[in-house]
Amino acid sequence: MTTLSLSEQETIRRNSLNRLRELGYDPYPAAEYPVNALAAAIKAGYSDELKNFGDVCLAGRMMNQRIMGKASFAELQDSSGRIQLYVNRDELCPGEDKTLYNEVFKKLLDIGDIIGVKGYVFITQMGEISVHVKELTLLNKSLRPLPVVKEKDGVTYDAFTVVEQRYRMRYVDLIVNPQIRDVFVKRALIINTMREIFNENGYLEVETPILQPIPGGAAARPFITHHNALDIPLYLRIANELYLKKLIVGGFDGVYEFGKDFRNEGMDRTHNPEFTVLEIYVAYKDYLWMMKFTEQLLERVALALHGTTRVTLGDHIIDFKAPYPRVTMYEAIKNHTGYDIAGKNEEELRRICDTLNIAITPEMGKGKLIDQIFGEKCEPHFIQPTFIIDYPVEMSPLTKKHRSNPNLTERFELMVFGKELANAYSELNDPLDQRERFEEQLRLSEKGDQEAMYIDHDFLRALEHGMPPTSGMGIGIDRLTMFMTNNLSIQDVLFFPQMKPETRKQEIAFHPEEFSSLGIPGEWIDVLKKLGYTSAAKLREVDKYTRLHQEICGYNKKNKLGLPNPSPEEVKSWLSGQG
RNA sequence: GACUCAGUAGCUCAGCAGGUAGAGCACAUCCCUUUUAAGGAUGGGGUCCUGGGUUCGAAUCCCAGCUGGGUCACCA
Repeated sequence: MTTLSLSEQETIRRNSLNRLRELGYDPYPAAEYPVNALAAAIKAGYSDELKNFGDVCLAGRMMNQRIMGKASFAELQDSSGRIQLYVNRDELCPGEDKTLYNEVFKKLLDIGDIIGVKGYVFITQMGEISVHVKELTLLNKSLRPLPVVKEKDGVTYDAFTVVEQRYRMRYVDLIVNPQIRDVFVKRALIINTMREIFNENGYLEVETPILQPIPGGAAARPFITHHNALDIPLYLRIANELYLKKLIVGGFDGVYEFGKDFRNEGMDRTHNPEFTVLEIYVAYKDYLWMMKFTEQLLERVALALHGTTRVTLGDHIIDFKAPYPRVTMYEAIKNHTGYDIAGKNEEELRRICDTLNIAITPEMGKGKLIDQIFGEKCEPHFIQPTFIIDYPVEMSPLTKKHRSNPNLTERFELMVFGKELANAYSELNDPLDQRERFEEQLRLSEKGDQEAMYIDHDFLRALEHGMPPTSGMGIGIDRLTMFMTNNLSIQDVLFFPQMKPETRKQEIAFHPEEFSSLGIPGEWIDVLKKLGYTSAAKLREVDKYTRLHQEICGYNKKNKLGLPNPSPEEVKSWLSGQG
């Protein structure tokens, strides 16, 4: 195996690995390691009077090493945080053989190695709670150097910051940037809190298909795949809605699902092709009930995370304290544009859009036009949680018509920080009305709207069996996590955001014997390799031997190799293979 | 998709009227023998993103591409 493609530090670590094996230390031991303490618990609970933690065993990654002769300090980082280790040569190695300290600990261990230690807790002269190490075990040798991030008095030095690297190598990001871990701990807490509330109410957590023959429940462009055995196209779901409503038809009073949806659309700082959504459907409720439920849900999530309903987000403080103001869509548009769009037809709406300088396209129907006005002129204004209610029927093909106005639907979206956070309605359960709405979608599709919904005949059949009056609601979990953790980019709340595939430089096989058989001396083979002549075939592509001669002599000089230069004739003979 | 900024050592970055690639940390060797981001000394380490072009000479200037960030557009 050639190690030429490795960096110096990687080579050194591999050499250390081999040396450890020679000395009889298994760099990758199989046995369980009996951890009985965490760094954070020790730091929080140690008392110098009690001398507790007298026999601890902990494991983690060594993040720093300060060797001072026969006594050294190191930092151990486990899942809870960091703690200092004190390692003394004669205590680690009570007998004559000091190899474990002198060679293994001081030389063969590196930053990033995973070790286990046993010992007792004490406080150093500098006043730092530390573990006095009596036993040290290597649990995993790390072969790549870790970015070394240092921190003092809240100032971070040499941070690992390159965003691309952080997303592509999230494992490294998590090791060296501990605050990143918090975001994901909070993300889990958000989901757990919501689940707790749903379960308290007796709603059932369910799972519905991700692979769907018809991608329904939303207006979006799907990913398409193919099932070989059935020989049919299948779509990755864009929403859970229709399947969950079929379960309400089936007799459940409340069902919810945390699931991934997939949309084949643009990617930016607020959109990832796959994202997590919570959808919940509750029978015998309406959208008014759902508004109350939603505001209580969010209030409780904020309290669980922050102990307060007030959450910092960018330059704002968002207060999730219920209740939230309710503004109808028409009011919102009237307030922010001056136009009352109630009762306006498509042509009139187009003129309003033109006046307001809103970009529109011919295939946009009435619903899309109104959505466009709202999105452009109103949405950004709703920073504090606000329910926008009563959407035009054209925008909401799965929503029940408003009880007091047939042109509107019983729908709300919750706006926070100028963005949609939740979307809910009194679900349409009139199967004949639903059929007409689907047919209207079909007309939009024929007009060129690529996001118009497909007709789902099984869903219609289910509705024909009868669905109780139901309210449903969806929340984007990624977006909620962004809002609750003060991150403005979705990539910061996903462990592995979608990225373009990394192009790997391919490792080139190198066969020195190809060159020696041409009569090329060993010292020049290395030079040729460095210059990019990685095979005899590449060497044959050289048209002028004089050029190659100059190249290798130049390399010799530049790198001060001190080799006696070959004559041009010798180089010529290499190329002709006559050497 | 458009515009814009960036890509140099393991990490963070400097270098750019075109003239031998630099610093700090990390790494190695030695000294020190209880340190607090950093004890001291010495040293090794680079396809300056890739490919073309201009030039005697390109990390630097020009063109194209790749990757990423930002803004905008598109998008429940």
